[in-house]
Amino acid sequence: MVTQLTSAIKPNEKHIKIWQAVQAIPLGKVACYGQIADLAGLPGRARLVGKALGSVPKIGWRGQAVPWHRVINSQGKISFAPDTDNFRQQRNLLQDEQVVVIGGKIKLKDFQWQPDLAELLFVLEG
DNA sequence: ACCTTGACGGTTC
DNA sequence: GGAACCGCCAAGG
Repeated sequence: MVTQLTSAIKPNEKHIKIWQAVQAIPLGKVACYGQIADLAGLPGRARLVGKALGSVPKIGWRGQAVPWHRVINSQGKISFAPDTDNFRQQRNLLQDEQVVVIGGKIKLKDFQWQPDLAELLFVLEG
């Protein structure tokens, strides 16, 4: 069975902003924690992004899934230990969307999401 | 209230 | 590249 990623903590506005920013990452692309923090208006709070993703409702948010697996660290690596179910699940979900993962690493140069102006405005409006 | 623990990141060497 | 260091701050014990 896949590891449960949801927890019981109550979502606050910060979590919601983070989830919404993550929802904007297009299929087949990835973003790093700090990038999402910035987009969510929380510069310097990359760790909070990890926390918030750990409490994503399985259902999603406002009827839309939250693609938590598209978020990796600034080194282009999956931030779970390689021998964990979480790691394998994230890797599999990424590979399902044609993202190349080698040894837990992804080439940011090829797969990092670079939002255009329209996407930026969309996220900022929430 | 204090201490530790993180799905982190920028700097520096 | 990579490793050590520090800043960050919400949760949980």
